Amino acid sequence: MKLTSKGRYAVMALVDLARFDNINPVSLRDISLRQGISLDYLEQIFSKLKKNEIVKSIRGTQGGYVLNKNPNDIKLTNIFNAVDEKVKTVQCKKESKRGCNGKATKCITHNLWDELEIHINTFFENKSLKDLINNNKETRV
Amino acid sequence: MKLTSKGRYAVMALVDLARFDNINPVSLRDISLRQGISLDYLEQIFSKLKKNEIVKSIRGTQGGYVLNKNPNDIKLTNIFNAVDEKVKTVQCKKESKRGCNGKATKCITHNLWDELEIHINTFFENKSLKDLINNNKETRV
DNA sequence: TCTAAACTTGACCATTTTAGTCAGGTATGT
DNA sequence: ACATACCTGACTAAAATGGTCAAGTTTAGA
Repeated sequence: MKLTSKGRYAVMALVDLARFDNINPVSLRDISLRQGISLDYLEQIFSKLKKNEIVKSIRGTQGGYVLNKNPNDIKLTNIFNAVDEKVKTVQCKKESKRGCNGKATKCITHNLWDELEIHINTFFENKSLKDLINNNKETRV
Repeated sequence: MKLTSKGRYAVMALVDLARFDNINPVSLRDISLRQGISLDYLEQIFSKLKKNEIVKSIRGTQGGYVLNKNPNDIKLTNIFNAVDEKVKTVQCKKESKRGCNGKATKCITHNLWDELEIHINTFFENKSLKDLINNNKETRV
């Protein structure tokens, strides 16, 4: 299971983007400065977000990125999937030598990981970018 | 956030242990054979489980490990904590240069990770070793 | 038209984590 | 005494992480 800085950065950047989106495209440079994330790293992340149609890019001067969907339709699942943060806990099935199938006992914990995965994914599927923006406005005072 | 094989192995081994526990101590060798986990690696894991008073050890011939608590009182949280699988997602606060405090925006996603952490921990706190054993018996046919 | 801002791509890399192995022990039941 | 099983710590190969670096292409605006 992976849930690391890359996913966190992606979310931070997208929330930032959503804030300033309405008027002009937002440049990665601005996001980099505001969020304290390396520009080069942001480029890698946004390249993936673009491939997954979460953002659109506008090239040239005054260019930048724009959300490609309504913030309400961008779920955390989409974001994490885009940047390869897989919420996959079960390492059974894949190889017949290890885990589930290799031994007679038949992976005791298989059901557990399935359940956990569903649990976490549900959380992510129910949280959209819009929720985060609202949440943040409330607590900013 | 970490949730890897070590934690999975720990759970597998403990469920295995709980099954045969009633009669004699269970040797790591047996668990190793049944679950297909390296003996040396199991020893590392059980060393931690012992420090955290989840299992007891009995040395010498016919020795092995025994659960130190009722399976109902061993929660997954306890197991994961014991083997250093920390379900910690927030990397803010720690350094003033990065994340939360470094930038003016004040880490936009802070609340999210807090919430997620609670969500996952709740899942783990409500699942005991006993649940797993029962669950497994049911599905074994 | 020239240029600078901004996206685009891909290679590279240091560090850390993971998932172990190896080599010695020490304790104890038979 | 000796085999079994726990105990301890050092070591390590491979992968993941969190980036950096270099060399572009595109396009708005002066």
